[in-house]
Amino acid sequence: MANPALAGELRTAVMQAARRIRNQRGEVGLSDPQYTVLVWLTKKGSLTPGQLAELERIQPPSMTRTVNGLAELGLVAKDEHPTDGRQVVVSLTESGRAEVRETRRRRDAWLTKHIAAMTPDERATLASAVELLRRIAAS
Amino acid sequence: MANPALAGELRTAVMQAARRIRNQRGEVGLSDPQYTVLVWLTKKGSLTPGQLAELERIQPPSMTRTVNGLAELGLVAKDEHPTDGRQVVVSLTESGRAEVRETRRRRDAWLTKHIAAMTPDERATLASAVELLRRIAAS
DNA sequence: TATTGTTATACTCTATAACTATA
DNA sequence: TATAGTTATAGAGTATAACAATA
Repeated sequence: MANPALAGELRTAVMQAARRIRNQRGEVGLSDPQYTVLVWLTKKGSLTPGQLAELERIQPPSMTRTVNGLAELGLVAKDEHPTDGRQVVVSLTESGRAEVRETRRRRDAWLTKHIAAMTPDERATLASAVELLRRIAAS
Repeated sequence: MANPALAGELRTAVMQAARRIRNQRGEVGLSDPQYTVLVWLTKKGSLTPGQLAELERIQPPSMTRTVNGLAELGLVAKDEHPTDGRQVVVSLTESGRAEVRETRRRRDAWLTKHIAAMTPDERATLASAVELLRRIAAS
Protein backbone atom coordinates (compact mmCIF):
# COMPACT_ATOMS: atom_id res chain seq x y z
CA MET A 1 0.00 0.00 0.00
CA ALA A 2 1.23 3.46 -0.79
CA ASN A 3 0.39 4.87 2.62
CA PRO A 4 0.72 2.41 5.50
CA ALA A 5 -0.48 5.01 8.01
CA LEU A 6 -3.78 5.54 6.20
CA ALA A 7 -5.77 3.16 8.41
CA GLY A 8 -4.76 4.98 11.57
CA GLU A 9 -5.32 8.39 10.07
CA LEU A 10 -8.72 7.40 8.73
CA ARG A 11 -9.75 5.91 12.06
CA THR A 12 -8.79 9.04 13.94
CA ALA A 13 -10.41 11.37 11.44
CA VAL A 14 -13.66 9.40 11.36
CA MET A 15 -13.88 9.16 15.14
CA GLN A 16 -13.21 12.86 15.60
CA ALA A 17 -15.67 13.89 12.90
CA ALA A 18 -18.31 11.58 14.38
CA ARG A 19 -17.88 13.08 17.82
CA ARG A 20 -18.09 16.58 16.39
CA ILE A 21 -21.26 15.77 14.48
CA ARG A 22 -22.79 14.10 17.51
CA ASN A 23 -22.05 17.12 19.67
CA GLN A 24 -23.99 19.16 17.15
CA ARG A 25 -27.16 17.53 18.42
CA GLY A 26 -28.36 20.78 19.92
CA GLU A 27 -30.26 21.66 23.05
CA VAL A 28 -33.36 19.57 23.31
CA GLY A 29 -32.96 16.97 20.64
CA LEU A 30 -33.19 13.22 20.93
CA SER A 31 -30.24 11.16 22.06
CA ASP A 32 -28.19 9.38 19.44
CA PRO A 33 -29.61 5.89 20.12
CA GLN A 34 -33.16 7.25 20.12
CA TYR A 35 -32.71 9.10 16.86
CA THR A 36 -31.00 6.13 15.24
CA VAL A 37 -33.98 3.90 16.06
CA LEU A 38 -36.36 6.40 14.48
CA VAL A 39 -34.20 6.43 11.35
CA TRP A 40 -34.27 2.64 11.13
CA LEU A 41 -38.06 2.69 11.40
CA THR A 42 -38.19 5.37 8.71
CA LYS A 43 -36.08 3.22 6.40
CA LYS A 44 -37.53 -0.19 7.14
CA GLY A 45 -41.06 0.44 8.40
CA SER A 46 -42.23 -1.55 11.45
CA LEU A 47 -39.64 -3.62 13.28
CA THR A 48 -39.56 -5.74 16.42
CA PRO A 49 -37.33 -4.80 19.36
CA GLY A 50 -35.22 -7.83 18.58
CA GLN A 51 -34.67 -6.73 14.99
CA LEU A 52 -33.76 -3.24 16.15
CA ALA A 53 -31.30 -4.64 18.68
CA GLU A 54 -29.64 -6.71 15.98
CA LEU A 55 -29.42 -3.77 13.58
CA GLU A 56 -27.77 -1.67 16.27
CA ARG A 57 -25.64 -4.54 17.52
CA ILE A 58 -26.79 -4.04 21.09
CA GLN A 59 -28.43 -6.48 23.50
CA PRO A 60 -32.24 -6.76 23.65
CA PRO A 61 -32.66 -5.27 27.15
CA SER A 62 -30.87 -2.11 26.00
CA MET A 63 -33.23 -1.78 23.07
CA THR A 64 -36.24 -2.31 25.32
CA ARG A 65 -35.12 0.72 27.25
CA THR A 66 -34.60 2.90 24.19
CA VAL A 67 -37.90 1.89 22.63
CA ASN A 68 -39.79 2.50 25.89
CA GLY A 69 -38.32 5.97 26.06
CA LEU A 70 -39.48 6.73 22.54
CA ALA A 71 -42.93 5.27 23.30
CA GLU A 72 -43.27 7.52 26.36
CA LEU A 73 -42.45 10.47 24.15
CA GLY A 74 -45.19 9.37 21.79
CA LEU A 75 -42.74 8.98 18.90
CA VAL A 76 -43.25 5.25 18.37
CA ALA A 77 -46.12 2.84 19.01
CA LYS A 78 -45.78 -0.69 20.40
CA ASP A 79 -48.38 -3.11 19.04
CA GLU A 80 -49.01 -6.82 19.30
CA HIS A 81 -47.75 -8.99 16.50
CA PRO A 82 -50.74 -10.26 14.48
CA THR A 83 -49.86 -13.95 14.68
CA ASP A 84 -47.03 -14.37 17.23
CA GLY A 85 -48.05 -13.30 20.71
CA ARG A 86 -44.46 -13.15 21.91
CA GLN A 87 -43.42 -10.46 19.50
CA VAL A 88 -43.92 -6.71 19.69
CA VAL A 89 -44.17 -4.49 16.63
CA VAL A 90 -42.61 -1.05 16.89
CA SER A 91 -43.64 1.63 14.40
CA LEU A 92 -43.37 5.39 13.98
CA THR A 93 -46.23 7.63 15.00
CA GLU A 94 -47.01 10.75 13.00
CA SER A 95 -45.24 12.70 15.71
CA GLY A 96 -42.24 10.41 15.28
CA ARG A 97 -42.11 11.06 11.56
CA ALA A 98 -42.18 14.80 12.18
CA GLU A 99 -39.39 14.44 14.75
CA VAL A 100 -37.20 12.65 12.23
CA ARG A 101 -37.68 15.40 9.66
CA GLU A 102 -36.93 18.10 12.22
CA THR A 103 -33.89 16.40 13.77
CA ARG A 104 -32.44 15.57 10.38
CA ARG A 105 -32.78 19.17 9.27
CA ARG A 106 -31.11 20.46 12.43
CA ARG A 107 -28.24 17.97 12.37
CA ASP A 108 -27.57 18.45 8.69
CA ALA A 109 -27.64 22.23 8.85
CA TRP A 110 -24.28 22.50 10.55
CA LEU A 111 -22.58 20.10 8.16
CA THR A 112 -24.22 21.74 5.18
CA LYS A 113 -22.54 25.03 6.04
CA HIS A 114 -19.12 23.40 6.02
CA ILE A 115 -19.74 21.59 2.78
CA ALA A 116 -20.97 24.70 1.09
CA ALA A 117 -17.66 26.38 1.94
CA MET A 118 -15.68 23.68 0.13
CA THR A 119 -14.51 23.58 -3.45
CA PRO A 120 -16.36 21.43 -6.00
CA ASP A 121 -13.40 19.04 -6.03
CA GLU A 122 -13.54 18.66 -2.27
CA ARG A 123 -17.26 17.98 -2.39
CA ALA A 124 -16.66 15.33 -5.03
CA THR A 125 -14.05 13.73 -2.80
CA LEU A 126 -16.48 13.60 0.09
CA ALA A 127 -19.21 12.14 -2.10
CA SER A 128 -16.86 9.37 -3.18
CA ALA A 129 -15.69 8.83 0.38
CA VAL A 130 -19.29 8.36 1.49
CA GLU A 131 -19.48 5.24 -0.64
CA LEU A 132 -16.26 3.88 0.79
CA LEU A 133 -17.27 4.61 4.38
CA ARG A 134 -20.57 2.86 3.79
CA ARG A 135 -18.71 -0.16 2.52
CA ILE A 136 -16.54 -0.19 5.63
CA ALA A 137 -19.55 0.24 7.92
CA ALA A 138 -21.48 -2.54 6.23
CA SER A 139 -18.69 -5.08 6.41
CA MET B 1 -24.30 22.94 -4.28
CA ALA B 2 -24.36 20.10 -6.75
CA ASN B 3 -25.60 17.54 -4.26
CA PRO B 4 -27.90 18.95 -1.61
CA ALA B 5 -28.20 15.53 0.10
CA LEU B 6 -24.45 15.25 0.64
CA ALA B 7 -24.52 16.55 4.21
CA GLY B 8 -27.04 13.96 5.31
CA GLU B 9 -25.29 11.15 3.50
CA LEU B 10 -21.92 12.13 4.91
CA ARG B 11 -23.32 12.38 8.42
CA THR B 12 -24.88 8.94 8.23
CA ALA B 13 -21.81 7.34 6.65
CA VAL B 14 -19.45 8.87 9.21
CA MET B 15 -21.61 7.87 12.16
CA GLN B 16 -22.00 4.31 10.93
CA ALA B 17 -18.32 3.92 10.14
CA ALA B 18 -17.41 5.33 13.55
CA ARG B 19 -19.68 2.87 15.34
CA ARG B 20 -18.24 0.01 13.31
CA ILE B 21 -14.67 1.03 14.08
CA ARG B 22 -15.48 1.48 17.76
CA ASN B 23 -17.06 -1.98 17.95
CA GLN B 24 -13.79 -3.34 16.61
CA ARG B 25 -12.15 -2.50 19.90
CA GLY B 26 -11.81 -6.13 20.84
CA GLU B 27 -12.18 -8.01 24.07
CA VAL B 28 -9.99 -6.52 26.71
CA GLY B 29 -8.91 -3.19 25.31
CA LEU B 30 -9.19 0.27 26.81
CA SER B 31 -12.41 2.22 26.52
CA ASP B 32 -12.62 4.88 23.85
CA PRO B 33 -12.21 7.85 26.23
CA GLN B 34 -9.27 6.18 27.94
CA TYR B 35 -7.49 5.40 24.72
CA THR B 36 -8.15 8.87 23.36
CA VAL B 37 -6.48 10.45 26.39
CA LEU B 38 -3.41 8.27 25.91
CA VAL B 39 -3.24 9.35 22.27
CA TRP B 40 -3.39 13.03 23.23
CA LEU B 41 -0.54 12.50 25.69
CA THR B 42 1.43 10.72 22.98
CA LYS B 43 0.95 13.62 20.63
CA LYS B 44 1.34 16.53 23.03
CA GLY B 45 3.42 15.19 25.90
CA SER B 46 2.35 16.11 29.43
CA LEU B 47 -1.01 17.83 29.84
CA THR B 48 -3.14 18.96 32.76
CA PRO B 49 -6.59 17.45 33.36
CA GLY B 50 -8.08 20.80 32.39
CA GLN B 51 -6.28 20.81 29.07
CA LEU B 52 -7.37 17.24 28.37
CA ALA B 53 -10.98 18.13 29.20
CA GLU B 54 -10.85 21.04 26.80
CA LEU B 55 -9.31 18.92 24.02
CA GLU B 56 -12.05 16.32 24.45
CA ARG B 57 -14.75 18.94 24.94
CA ILE B 58 -15.93 17.34 28.15
CA GLN B 59 -16.31 18.79 31.64
CA PRO B 60 -13.39 18.66 34.11
CA PRO B 61 -15.01 16.20 36.56
CA SER B 62 -15.46 13.70 33.74
CA MET B 63 -11.81 13.95 32.83
CA THR B 64 -10.80 13.51 36.46
CA ARG B 65 -12.61 10.18 36.35
CA THR B 66 -10.97 9.04 33.11
CA VAL B 67 -7.49 10.09 34.23
CA ASN B 68 -7.90 8.39 37.60
CA GLY B 69 -8.85 5.18 35.86
CA LEU B 70 -5.74 5.34 33.71
CA ALA B 71 -3.61 6.15 36.75
CA GLU B 72 -4.97 3.10 38.59
CA LEU B 73 -4.00 1.00 35.59
CA GLY B 74 -0.51 2.45 35.79
CA LEU B 75 -0.74 3.89 32.27
CA VAL B 76 -0.38 7.53 33.28
CA ALA B 77 1.30 9.37 36.14
CA LYS B 78 -0.12 12.37 37.99
CA ASP B 79 2.52 14.80 39.22
CA GLU B 80 2.55 18.22 40.84
CA HIS B 81 3.02 21.21 38.60
CA PRO B 82 6.49 22.69 39.24
CA THR B 83 5.30 26.24 39.89
CA ASP B 84 1.51 26.21 40.21
CA GLY B 85 0.31 24.13 43.15
CA ARG B 86 -3.25 24.02 41.84
CA GLN B 87 -2.38 22.20 38.68
CA VAL B 88 -1.73 18.52 38.07
CA VAL B 89 0.52 17.23 35.29
CA VAL B 90 -0.57 14.03 33.57
CA SER B 91 1.98 12.08 31.55
CA LEU B 92 2.39 8.64 30.00
CA THR B 93 4.26 5.93 31.84
CA GLU B 94 6.37 3.46 29.90
CA SER B 95 3.52 0.99 30.31
CA GLY B 96 1.17 3.60 28.86
CA ARG B 97 3.36 4.05 25.81
CA ALA B 98 3.40 0.31 25.23
CA GLU B 99 -0.39 0.20 25.60
CA VAL B 100 -0.78 2.88 22.91
CA ARG B 101 1.38 0.95 20.48
CA GLU B 102 -0.48 -2.29 21.16
CA THR B 103 -3.99 -0.79 21.01
CA ARG B 104 -3.21 1.14 17.86
CA ARG B 105 -1.95 -1.99 16.17
CA ARG B 106 -5.05 -3.94 17.15
CA ARG B 107 -7.52 -1.22 16.19
CA ASP B 108 -5.84 -0.46 12.90
CA ALA B 109 -5.51 -4.08 11.84
CA TRP B 110 -9.14 -4.47 10.93
CA LEU B 111 -9.29 -1.24 8.94
CA THR B 112 -6.00 -2.00 7.25
CA LYS B 113 -7.47 -5.19 5.78
CA HIS B 114 -10.31 -3.24 4.22
CA ILE B 115 -8.08 -0.56 2.84
CA ALA B 116 -5.71 -3.10 1.36
CA ALA B 117 -8.62 -4.56 -0.58
CA MET B 118 -9.38 -1.22 -2.22
CA THR B 119 -8.12 0.15 -5.50
CA PRO B 120 -5.36 2.77 -5.52
CA ASP B 121 -7.92 5.36 -6.59
CA GLU B 122 -10.15 4.50 -3.68
CA ARG B 123 -7.25 4.76 -1.26
CA ALA B 124 -6.39 8.15 -2.71
CA THR B 125 -9.98 9.25 -2.19
CA LEU B 126 -9.87 8.17 1.46
CA ALA B 127 -6.56 9.94 1.99
CA SER B 128 -8.05 13.17 0.64
CA ALA B 129 -11.20 12.67 2.67
CA VAL B 130 -9.12 12.34 5.83
CA GLU B 131 -8.00 15.93 5.38
CA LEU B 132 -11.55 17.14 4.89
CA LEU B 133 -12.88 15.19 7.88
CA ARG B 134 -10.12 16.65 10.02
CA ARG B 135 -11.13 20.11 8.92
CA ILE B 136 -14.75 19.40 9.86
CA ALA B 137 -13.74 17.92 13.21
CA ALA B 138 -11.51 20.87 14.06
CA SER B 139 -14.10 23.53 13.27
C1' DT C 1 -11.49 36.99 43.89
C1' DA C 2 -10.40 33.83 40.25
C1' DT C 3 -8.64 29.41 38.85
C1' DT C 4 -7.70 24.29 39.08
C1' DG C 5 -9.07 20.21 40.37
C1' DT C 6 -11.90 17.11 43.06
C1' DT C 7 -15.99 15.08 45.46
C1' DA C 8 -20.94 14.23 45.60
C1' DT C 9 -24.76 13.06 43.05
C1' DA C 10 -27.59 11.88 39.13
C1' DC C 11 -28.79 10.56 34.32
C1' DT C 12 -28.09 7.81 30.05
C1' DC C 13 -26.56 3.84 27.55
C1' DT C 14 -24.79 -0.38 27.82
C1' DA C 15 -24.33 -5.22 29.66
C1' DT C 16 -25.49 -9.96 31.94
C1' DA C 17 -28.64 -12.89 34.51
C1' DA C 18 -33.07 -14.29 35.65
C1' DC C 19 -37.96 -14.24 34.70
C1' DT C 20 -42.61 -14.35 31.98
C1' DA C 21 -45.33 -15.46 28.19
C1' DT C 22 -45.90 -17.72 23.96
C1' DA C 23 -44.62 -21.11 20.18
C1' DT D 1 -37.76 -26.83 24.84
C1' DA D 2 -36.85 -22.72 22.37
C1' DT D 3 -37.84 -17.91 21.42
C1' DA D 4 -39.19 -12.81 22.28
C1' DG D 5 -39.32 -9.56 25.38
C1' DT D 6 -38.93 -7.62 29.96
C1' DT D 7 -37.28 -6.77 34.72
C1' DA D 8 -33.46 -6.45 37.99
C1' DT D 9 -29.04 -4.99 38.68
C1' DA D 10 -24.50 -3.17 37.66
C1' DG D 11 -20.72 -0.56 35.28
C1' DA D 12 -18.92 3.21 32.37
C1' DG D 13 -19.15 7.90 30.79
C1' DT D 14 -21.15 12.11 31.07
C1' DA D 15 -23.15 16.26 33.51
C1' DT D 16 -24.04 20.02 37.23
C1' DA D 17 -23.34 21.83 41.88
C1' DA D 18 -20.59 22.42 45.75
C1' DC D 19 -16.09 22.32 47.87
C1' DA D 20 -10.83 22.68 48.80
C1' DA D 21 -6.49 24.44 47.69
C1' DT D 22 -3.74 27.72 45.50
C1' DA D 23 -2.71 32.05 42.77
